[in-house]
This record gives sequence, C-alpha cells and structure tokens, in this order.
Amino acid sequence: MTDKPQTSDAATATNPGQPYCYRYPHPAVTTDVVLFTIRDDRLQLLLIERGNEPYKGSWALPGGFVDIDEDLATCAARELAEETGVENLYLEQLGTFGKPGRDPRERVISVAYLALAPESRLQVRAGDDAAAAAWFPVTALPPLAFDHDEIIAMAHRRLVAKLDYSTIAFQLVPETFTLSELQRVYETLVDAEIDKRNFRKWAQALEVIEDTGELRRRGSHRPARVYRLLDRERIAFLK
Amino acid sequence: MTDKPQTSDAATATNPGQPYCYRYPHPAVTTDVVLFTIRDDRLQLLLIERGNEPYKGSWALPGGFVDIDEDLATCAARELAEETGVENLYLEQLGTFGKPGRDPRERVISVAYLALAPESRLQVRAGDDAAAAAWFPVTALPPLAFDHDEIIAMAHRRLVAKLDYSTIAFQLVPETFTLSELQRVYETLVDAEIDKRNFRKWAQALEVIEDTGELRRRGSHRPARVYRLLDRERIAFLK
DNA sequence: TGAAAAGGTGTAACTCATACACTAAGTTAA
DNA sequence: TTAACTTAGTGTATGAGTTACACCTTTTCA
Repeated sequence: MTDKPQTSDAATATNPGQPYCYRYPHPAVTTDVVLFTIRDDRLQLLLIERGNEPYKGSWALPGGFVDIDEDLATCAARELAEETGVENLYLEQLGTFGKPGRDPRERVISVAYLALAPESRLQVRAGDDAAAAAWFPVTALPPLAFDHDEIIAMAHRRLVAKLDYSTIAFQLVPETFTLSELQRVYETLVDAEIDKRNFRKWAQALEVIEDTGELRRRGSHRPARVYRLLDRERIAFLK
Repeated sequence: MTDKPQTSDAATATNPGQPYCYRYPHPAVTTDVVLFTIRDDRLQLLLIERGNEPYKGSWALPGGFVDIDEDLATCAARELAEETGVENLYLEQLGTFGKPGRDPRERVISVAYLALAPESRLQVRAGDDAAAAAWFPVTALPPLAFDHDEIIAMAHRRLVAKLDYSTIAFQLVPETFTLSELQRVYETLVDAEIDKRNFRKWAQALEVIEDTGELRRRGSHRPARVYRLLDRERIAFLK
C-alpha cells in the first residue's frame, strides 16, 4: 500500500547543507541503459569509463540520477542523448536492480533500460563530464562497475529471447537496408548462419517492411533491392 | 552512470525532526504486488481498502515502502506475507512505475511484482493496520488508488502472455490436482473452452507433473487420477 | 439396475518450420 | 570482349507440432 509517508514526510528545507530531509531514509534512484548496436558485424554496447571512486577505472553503463520531477523513461532517454547525441532510440524497461550494497556509497536503486539503435544513427561524443565512452562487443567486456554485468546479462538474454516472438531486431537496421543486411543482423544476434531462402520468406511475410523500388549497387555483383521499415518505433509481435 | 551522490550525500542525522537528509531530493520507493489466484472459477486479485487520504475509500494493491537495507523482492514478499500470512509464493518482477505525480504527497517510485498462488495456500487475514483486504475478479474491479489500474492491467497482460511460452499457470494449482482441475485453470485464464484430449496430451508431454498413483473421488462419477508438480517454485519455458 | 456425471483415450488433417541448389545481374581483370 | 567472381534472388518437398473430433469407462445415486 503506497501509504506510509505521512503528510510531513515530503522534502522540507530545514537544513541548509543537506536541504532535502525525510522522516524515513530514502534510496537514491538512477536509470542505467544498455544500448546495443551492431558494429563490424558484432553486437556491441556502450560503456562509460569511470573517473571517480568507487570503481574508478572500471566501465559502467550510461545512466544517472532521476530528477525529482522526471519520468523514468525520460531520464533514461536524456542520459542516453547526453552520451550519444541521439534521440528517439528504441527504449524498453528491462528491470529494476536494488540489492542493498550494490553501490557502496548509499542505497541506490537502478531502473535499467534496454535500448537499440543502428550504428548509422549514433554519433557518440565524449560525455559532457569528459568521461570516455566506448563500444565493446558483448563477448569481450572490460571489468564492470557495480552489478552492471548482471544488468547486461539480463539485457542480452531479453534481446535474444525477443527475437523469437517479435521484430525487435529490426531496430538495429538503418533507415533503408537490403534483405542481406537484415539477415546479417539476425545472424550476428543468434551467432549462427541462417538459410537465405527461409529468412527472406519469413521477413517478407511479416508485413513490417516494404520494397522502396530502389536498387543498391555495392561491390562487384548484382544490385540488391532496398527495403524500409513500414513503422519504425514499433515492434511487431509474432504469432 | 551511477555516480552523482558525492561522498557526503549519504544520509546524515543533522536534523532531529527529519533526520534523513540529502543534498539532492530522493524519491520514496515502494513495492506493490498484484497477487492473482483463482477463486470460484474466476481470476481474482487481492486489494486493500485505503483508510487514509489520498484515495481514502479506494482500493489499492498490497505493498509498502522498501526498507533502506531491504532487497526489493524481499520487500514485496514481506508485504505479501503480512497481508496473506503466506510465504514462498511465486513472485516475479513486473515493472517499475514512476510517473511524477502518481502519488500526490511526494515522488514515489513503485516496483511492481506479479504473484501467483492457489487459493488453498492463502489465508488472508485483516492487515496488521486493520485495513480491509478482499478479493476482486479482474473483470469487476472497484475504484483504484494511484495508477494501480495500470499496474494491474500490465500484470494481467503479462500473465496471459506467459501462458503461451511457460508453465506459469501451474502456480495457480494446489499441491495435488486432477487434470480436469488444471484444465479449468487454463480455461479460466484464457476465458475459452479447451479440448480435453489435446489439453491432456499437452500437459502430460511437458514433464512437469507426475501421477501420484492416487485417485480422487468427488461427486457421483468416475474418480480422477491425482497429479502433483515435479518442482513447485519453478516454471518451465516451452519451445 | 439404469441414469447421470465427469474421467479417460487415438487418429487424421492442417499449418508452420526446415532443408536444400541453382540462375541472375552486376564488377573486374585478363 | 569475355570469362571468372561475387552477391542477389527464387520454390518445393519433408517432418514436426497443433488442431479437430466421438466414444467408452467408472463411479454415485435414485
């Protein structure tokens, strides 16, 4: 029952040094984002190098504290925009991590998000706080701060699980693409080869992409038809 | 990046009236639980009547504030045990609801859980705070406090979606049961009749139940074989 | 002892996923 | 100019799994 803070429990400015006071201790709340993209035919994710203790020198997920009047998804999107310069990424709530002691400084509860974007939409700039941001393949992660390894593991499991019953992977493809490019995305995600005819039959039956009528000439071979998503932002659920 | 509270941001007891003070405002964090069971062949959930403003007289999900050293799932289980007297219910994190303004008193972020139990395991007692607790069919809910209608809607969607790819519904069945009873659980959840032979073929092929060898005589008809779950606590994923 | 009520069982049709090999259209280099 | 190379693009047959469907069994009760 969302009940306990009696009326006077809200913030009051009675202590100048630490002006936000409560009758009961409150945890800090952050959002952290696992942003996946495909670069160099590998699934990679964005990490930020920590410049301060704790975990100085380790890498961490982009994220930060939720402003007191800010929605959770807005916070995740904002932190991500600050790091990547990009808005309107696919963003889905992943889960909330709140084990006591996961942050050694104070109780911190983190609402984790899963984000996906094609590499073409990302222009990662050094974070405003001059922290280093870099991409790492999920198969070769550096030492991670906090419980971010668990968060990443859950994000990866979720992404792979959703391949079976949604078109979530189409979020990893640029504005226009060929069926071979789309197939390579899937092959990267499942880490296996997929039969070309079966894949194309399946992808075209979904009614989520359309032929633009254009052809793309790349390399010394027959040009490929170019497709686009009918409705970016949306993922279809199968079956 | 889980970073901002510099060292002195942790709680300090400098203000006797409201002793928990922070440099930045912190939200309150609660857990709320959507506990489903099947009673009278209908899917029902547990609600608590609010005795105080805001939403006095409305009904709300069981839940409460997360203790500062308490894990989230532990908090949900504790609140539930206080209301229902039962432990070891199936409990799964559903999502986190944090829209500013969802609680008119202060910023409250609620981590919602989905819980399932067979009616036989539940002995709902009036809450310790003397609040009324009652079961309502999901199809006939009373006026709800906060955004609890949204939380319930998400829980119901999640439960129904999971029927397709897991044995989550087996959590709604008592220690021992007949195949007809299990079928009625499914029919209640999907609100449709299911073919008896197909259902039994399917249920027995899952390898999650076993024949106890006993027979149950109820009513004036042939007795039914009695089954039990091989591993309560566990839900199997299909496909 | 027969009528009522739920328990219990098998097979055929259909749908969907999988396996599999060749031709088409462009580029490049001899 | 043409032959070799490279990726694009296409259909069919098989097997697995899901769905539809009807009758006999075993008990209780009147």
